[in-house]
Amino acid sequence: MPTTIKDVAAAAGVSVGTASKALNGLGRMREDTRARVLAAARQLGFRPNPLAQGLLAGRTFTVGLVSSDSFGRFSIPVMLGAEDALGAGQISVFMCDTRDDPIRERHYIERLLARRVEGIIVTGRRTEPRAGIGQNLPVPVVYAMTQSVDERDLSIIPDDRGGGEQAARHLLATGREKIGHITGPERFQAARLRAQGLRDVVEPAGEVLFGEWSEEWGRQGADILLRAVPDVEAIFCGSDQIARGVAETLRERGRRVPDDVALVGFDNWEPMALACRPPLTTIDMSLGDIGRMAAEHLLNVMAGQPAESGVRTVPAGLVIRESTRVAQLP
Amino acid sequence: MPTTIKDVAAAAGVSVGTASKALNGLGRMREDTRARVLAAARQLGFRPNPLAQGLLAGRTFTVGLVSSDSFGRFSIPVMLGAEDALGAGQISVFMCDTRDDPIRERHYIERLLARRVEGIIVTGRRTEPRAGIGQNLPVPVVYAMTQSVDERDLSIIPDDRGGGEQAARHLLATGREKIGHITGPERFQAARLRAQGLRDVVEPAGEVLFGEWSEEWGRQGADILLRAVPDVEAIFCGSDQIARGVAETLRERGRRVPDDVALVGFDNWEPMALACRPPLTTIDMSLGDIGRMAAEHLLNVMAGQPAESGVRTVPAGLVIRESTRVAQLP
DNA sequence: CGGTGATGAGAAAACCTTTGCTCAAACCGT
DNA sequence: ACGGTTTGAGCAAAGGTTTTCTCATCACCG
Repeated sequence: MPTTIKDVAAAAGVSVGTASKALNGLGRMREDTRARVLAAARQLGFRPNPLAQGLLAGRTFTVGLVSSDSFGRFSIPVMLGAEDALGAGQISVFMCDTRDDPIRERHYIERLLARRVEGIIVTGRRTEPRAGIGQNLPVPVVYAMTQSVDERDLSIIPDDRGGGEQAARHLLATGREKIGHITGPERFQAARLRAQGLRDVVEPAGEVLFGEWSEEWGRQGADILLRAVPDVEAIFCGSDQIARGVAETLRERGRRVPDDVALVGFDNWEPMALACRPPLTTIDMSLGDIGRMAAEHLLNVMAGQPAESGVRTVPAGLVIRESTRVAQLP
Repeated sequence: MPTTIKDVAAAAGVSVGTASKALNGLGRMREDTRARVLAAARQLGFRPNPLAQGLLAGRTFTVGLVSSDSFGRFSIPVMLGAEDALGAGQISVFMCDTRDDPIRERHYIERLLARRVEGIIVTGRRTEPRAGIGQNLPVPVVYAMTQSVDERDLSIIPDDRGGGEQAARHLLATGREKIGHITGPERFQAARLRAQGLRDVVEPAGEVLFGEWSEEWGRQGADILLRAVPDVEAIFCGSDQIARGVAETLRERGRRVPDDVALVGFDNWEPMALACRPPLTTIDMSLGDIGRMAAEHLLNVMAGQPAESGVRTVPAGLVIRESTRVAQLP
């Protein structure tokens, strides 16, 4: 059995109340009494029981993290950012994965509430709006890298539109003006917003090609685009995977990257972006920042500030690699 | 404030003790009394406070999961498997990421112990042996997808050698006998064991090529191997990334996969294996099973069984795709 | 009618920690 | 020397739940 404060008090020859005060630096007592208690605690390896502390304080210093993404490629960095911010505040994180199943989700939420978590972060695979986990929950909730359809909730998502803009600006700045766009399914808000960001800056060359989030589609899409716009100077892709497919087709068709056609991806998924030939310039969604921001909001509400609501976007970053190198002068 | 059992008791007009018994189906009482309590509990949305329950029972129903991998590609599936097994037992999981920093790790272990977790799972990026987190901890510890150098600890890792064997057998069974091997750095136990598994079944064609865990190395390695063994019939790769690089070089050199050269990868990392041209036959390390097994061991020890020690391997699986299709008859 | 047993429900202790209150002793000033 | 103040430390309650023990009531039997 772990040592309790009672053991410490007995070893130091004081009452438990005094021991508690000594350990917490409270109350007034002689220095040697305090020292005696501290020494006893150290020697016995005393650790206060957080259950008892939590019971008394009505707090648990825990939050729940619910992922509908099996903690995949997108929610992991979010989770790490959140854990970062929370861990610094001595808050521990309960992890749940819903496997995208509403029943499981409900179940986990119940479990978290039963455990008296002080807040819940919901993360997802993509930023698509989803049904919220409910209003009137006894704790604050924040959606990170996913978006609640209920606008009373707070959702923190990447700035897809701004990311599209940045990609376009970078391509313009490096001297490319005929810019094609190959991206994921149009039903995804992220795909639409990225395309919109591009359009905000420059009229795309040819149709915007909506398809799948896959390399295979990147290969196909590149062929379609090359046929429609043979003199295309750059291609902005909706994901790094698509970009890789595009890069392959370009190489096979004898177009050099970046000399003939420049390429920008999206996600900064390093195993993809770095293995691409050439390494891929891409947009980084700052997922860690999203997680951190979600956690900070939770901490603020837990500290008594009013809950916010609506949708917040986190600026994306541009990661420059070979695929947009400025063409060599002849 | 959440409703307590006291509220329920008051609403039902009984004492808290009676209410507790009614809710837990214990003690003897009139049916209508029990019904009255249950109704009151339901109506008030009563949830027992797990802190109070845990305090009394001396249990917390939590375990800690410590990753030195930033919860990357390998430790995530392990984690999901573990959560699966634990969640079924009403155990919740505290998540910590050490960023591979021993100081942080120490810190997190302390925190978990202070929270009175009932067990700890340590996961890692690769199965390389690492220093344990310490003996004489007050709770059972199990290493999953990583290996403690201390053989008093229990480590659960994939069967790299068996995976190598399976790859080799599959290639032999599909009619390939000249089998080359391109893999990661020799300093990795995983790389050595996979090569050993291959050798257990068939003498490799040419040198075993140790290099990096990257596509780039796969491309280079393939060129080296083709020069050394021009009539190679199959290549077993130490990772799916390497295999992808190999596939690219083969295509560029005019060797068809699988007709001229068959290809087997390792990891079953789906974004890689599926995007490969052609889709990659590969070895799946059953990471989920590793996590599940680790969790089950923890549950057993928590239930009073003696702790085991040593290294356990979990059988790998063969996932068959296009890259090893049997060559068409002429 | 007195005694016995069964039945139903309450009282209280226990888990561990924190904290406000009380109390005794020592010390100060007049 | 005495009243008042400061200092040091203990007591006890609180937090929510479970569990053991006790007690009261009632029916039944002799």
